[in-house]
Amino acid sequence: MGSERSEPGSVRPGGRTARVRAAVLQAAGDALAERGFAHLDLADIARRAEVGKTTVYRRWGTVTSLVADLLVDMAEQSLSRTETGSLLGDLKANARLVQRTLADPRQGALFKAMIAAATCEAKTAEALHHFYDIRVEEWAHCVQQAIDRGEVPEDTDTHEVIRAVSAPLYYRLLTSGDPLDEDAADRAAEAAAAAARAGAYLRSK
Amino acid sequence: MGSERSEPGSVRPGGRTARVRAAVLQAAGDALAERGFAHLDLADIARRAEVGKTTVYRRWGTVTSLVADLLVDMAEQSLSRTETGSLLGDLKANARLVQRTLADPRQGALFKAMIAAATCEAKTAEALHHFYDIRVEEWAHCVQQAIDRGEVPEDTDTHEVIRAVSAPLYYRLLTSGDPLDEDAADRAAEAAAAAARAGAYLRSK
DNA sequence: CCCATAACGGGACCCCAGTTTCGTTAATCG
DNA sequence: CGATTAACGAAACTGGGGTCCCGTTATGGG
Repeated sequence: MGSERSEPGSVRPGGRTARVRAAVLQAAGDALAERGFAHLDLADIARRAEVGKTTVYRRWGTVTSLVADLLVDMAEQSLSRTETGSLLGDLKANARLVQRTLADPRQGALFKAMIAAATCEAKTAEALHHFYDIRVEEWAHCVQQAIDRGEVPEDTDTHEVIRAVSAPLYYRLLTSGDPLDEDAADRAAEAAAAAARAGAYLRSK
Repeated sequence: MGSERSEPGSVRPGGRTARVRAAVLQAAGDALAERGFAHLDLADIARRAEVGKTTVYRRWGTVTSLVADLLVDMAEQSLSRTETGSLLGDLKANARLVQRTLADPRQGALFKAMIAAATCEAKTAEALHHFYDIRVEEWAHCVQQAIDRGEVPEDTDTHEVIRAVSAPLYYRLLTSGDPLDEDAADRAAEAAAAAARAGAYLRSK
């Protein structure tokens, strides 16, 4: 009495428990990608993962919190970052990476579904924000290098430049039916670079 | 036999039927805004609209197709467009309009929910795309005027410039917890204007 | 003004997502 | 290696979201 009930998997996270988590997250990603966020039930995920339905309900409970866990998992696996020596080159590399990810049928659907899930619950939204914070943070360095090289003004908000590259690609993914091609990626990078050089992303208003 | 079953409301769209549609769409907007897209059932909407549950299921059937209809309804009501005489001024006006809409608790939640719904079904996605096509088309004129004034290069893709203004605002709404303030709107407008002047949105690749 | 019928609405029904129960398996510690 | 118990999983159960049936209302045409 009075003792806090800890989350399942926190006391014995090894062996079987870890295997179950991996299988369920894998199945959740598959289901999310091919069926979409709306018509998705945990029973189906349990079936795919060859795991007891009870287990899924006990450990995650709702679709949104399962997606939140999936996001935590994805945030942990970092992607490599290329360096080309110029701001435009680096931003293009970033834009191409984002574009390829979103254009891929499975990954694209997965990201759409995760964004949808994040609009439905605060916890999931937080996980999504954290995911993007990490990605943005990683790439912000290349903007800092551009500042050091004198390519862009001194107190440019480095994070904001990186976000400016992704924004049009996500906007197109969500609000238009047009395909996400390499031209779109290059245009996003060029626009962000041009705006950054012109001082549109200065920290001081 | 062989006769097509027509959608309810298409043969007798007047009087009661129109009243029911209006009440249901109103209720759907309210429910979407305050409860979110995920935990939303048509029975609850019927209750709010003081309409028979059967009616809602017969005419719309699923949450996503109800959202699609809501989008058609919203696309019909056009918003006024200001003209300031300069590209930056017009883009700022547009950015502020989008920012105020998304920052408003009810409207913001509604837009999030509609985007989420659009990721779940093709029909709804189409309705959403159409909605934005109309909005973008309306504001594209002010970019054309900027071209005529010689502010931006000749074959600038006018629609793309307008989308570039909205993109960062939507991106922030969905992927970050930061508030959508006027600074964000101004920055979006300035970035788009700077990139447009620099020729980042030329039609010819 | 009146008729044919499109569309609405109440209520019974049913299926399955989500819960509860309890027995089984295997992770961790000594 | 053996005891303890966290975590899993099969099966029975339940409640509410979604469907069906059929009577009622009121629209639009003649």
